[in-house]
Amino acid sequence: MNDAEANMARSLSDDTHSGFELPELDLSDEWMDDDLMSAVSGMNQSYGYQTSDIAAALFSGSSSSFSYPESPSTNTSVAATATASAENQIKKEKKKVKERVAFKTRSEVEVLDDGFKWRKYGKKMVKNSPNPRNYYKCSVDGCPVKKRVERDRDDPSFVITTYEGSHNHSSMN
DNA sequence: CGCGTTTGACCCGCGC
DNA sequence: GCGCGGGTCAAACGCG
Repeated sequence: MNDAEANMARSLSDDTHSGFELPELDLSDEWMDDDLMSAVSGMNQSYGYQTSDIAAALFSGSSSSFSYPESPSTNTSVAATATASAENQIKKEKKKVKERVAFKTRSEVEVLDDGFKWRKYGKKMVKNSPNPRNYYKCSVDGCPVKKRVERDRDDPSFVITTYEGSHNHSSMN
């Protein structure tokens, strides 16, 4: 754990936190894709993104799958990393499929504050990557939202944040 | 004193 | 039936 990162994350969150308001959650229980892998890499080169933008894009444009502008280094096979079995199954029905949104962000900090409180509940080492995978969960009561943060294998500067589920509370309240 | 973080163990599903 | 991979829980600790 680096103080620099924590400090940075803190200031970032604090900054973003001020005057930050989440749009109404328009997430539908039905998800268009099963193993949908939306990725926002617009800040790939801009680097001047705002955390709120990510959250906004996530919560309001969740239905709209963000397409990859380009995959310079890696294809970001996040979903594939989950399990080979899942791939084998290849769910075709959009039933109890959880919303899975993957964000590939260029950031030094893994835990980008999107306006919610996250509690880390686990860490796992990925074979495919020398970097550990962190598991976060929303601290809000009754919030089934989980977050998975992992660093890119090829570009450690990139962070892959995978959100799962939708918040039941409008905000942290 | 409350809570978020940490780390190892445990559990589940599936592949062999 | 056992092993592997991934995911989750839980007790302890440190910090605010």
